[in-house]
Amino acid sequence: MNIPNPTYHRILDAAQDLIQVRGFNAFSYNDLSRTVGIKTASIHYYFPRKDELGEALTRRYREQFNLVLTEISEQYPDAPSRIERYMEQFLATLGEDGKICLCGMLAADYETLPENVRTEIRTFFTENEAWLAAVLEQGRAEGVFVFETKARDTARAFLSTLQGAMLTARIFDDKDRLRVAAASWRKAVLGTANKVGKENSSAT
Amino acid sequence: MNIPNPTYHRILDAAQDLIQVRGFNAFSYNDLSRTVGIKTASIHYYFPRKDELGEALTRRYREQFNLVLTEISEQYPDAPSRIERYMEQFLATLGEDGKICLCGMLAADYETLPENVRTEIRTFFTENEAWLAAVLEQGRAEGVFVFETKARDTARAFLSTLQGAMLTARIFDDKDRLRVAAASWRKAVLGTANKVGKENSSAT
DNA sequence: TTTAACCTACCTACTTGTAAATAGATAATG
DNA sequence: CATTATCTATTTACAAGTAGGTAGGTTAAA
Repeated sequence: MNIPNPTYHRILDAAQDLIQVRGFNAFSYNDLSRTVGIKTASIHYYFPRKDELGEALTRRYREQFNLVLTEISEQYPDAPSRIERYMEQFLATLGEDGKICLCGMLAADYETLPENVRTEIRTFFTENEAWLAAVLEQGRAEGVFVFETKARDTARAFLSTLQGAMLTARIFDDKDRLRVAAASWRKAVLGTANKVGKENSSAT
Repeated sequence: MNIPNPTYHRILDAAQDLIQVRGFNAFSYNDLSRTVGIKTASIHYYFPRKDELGEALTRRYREQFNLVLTEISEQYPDAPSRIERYMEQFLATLGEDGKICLCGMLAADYETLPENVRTEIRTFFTENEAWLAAVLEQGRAEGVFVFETKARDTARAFLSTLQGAMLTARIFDDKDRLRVAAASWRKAVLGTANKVGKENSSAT
């Protein structure tokens, strides 16, 4: 199997969709079989065991997410825009029906997952927190953000807010809950210097 | 079956433990059977279908949580202490090995759940948000909290932060992540008027 | 003619759920 | 008081479906 094999990625795509909606323990090779259009045995050909699928998927997600982070850093020089775009990335996920962040979902399933998948999930959070902390620190240096705690801790709190808000936004079928949580956070945690900009509230 | 039947509640207790750790789709009547010490058929005697178990459990959790909220309101008159105690309630849950908030977990499983359970979960969040909003508003009126957004939105954002922080605190096996996320809010959202007190940071 | 990609057929274990039987306690009746 | 009936909690036995996974075969292209 050469790695850019289309089927390989179609399986991962299908698995990602299912997990982001239903979680790791509520989808089966049978589900994949139907959406991808090949038999379950063929899926085992690519991913012999379910946890190998989980590992490959989480790694791909993490790597793709890092690409997005790099892209944001390249396209948006100022810290507030970077935070704004970061939030919108999650908002876009929420836009796809009933989906939340893959790693947010897997964080909930964490105790049932094999160690190789767990490691990937932790890495996802660590990397995201590091990127966010850097942006927050940048904003503080530029005088545009004001917060007292360590940038690392503020970054963690912000990511937690987004992950939690995705959950509640979904159960209330109200994307504004994510937007508003992020806005609430900016106004408060990122303090006085509120130059975040045009307040795109296409509210409910 | 008279309702305060001990077995009835032992089943709910076991189910709650399992769900808070593993989620709704990763536990079975067989698991319950082993921990409660009766056969699966006997569990069906109390809860004919799994979603009836889910509904009864979520309702009980919600009602017990409301009792705690009332108790906090009775024992702590000032808003900052109430917020503090509220946070500590989640911290206590996290203290029980690998557990997160039942309704936080079920929010992740939401798309796979029957409507009767979904309704209970939404009610849990609505009730908690209302209680928090009232406390925040109280604090603002007393001049001890400072925040710009609507109390309702701030309450939602805060609860999202706690739920999200429980997830990350668990995967990193670091309860301080929850403490610190909450502290981040206090310092900022609860703004300038930072009289919350002794800063219990038994940090990592 | 080897090999990548896929299939059929199958296995074992586990899932939720039902039906019928049973043991023990409680109550009713002669 | 002895017996009969009733009720509650539980069991055994089983059904029907699904889970993850394996063995071995087919096909088409390099």
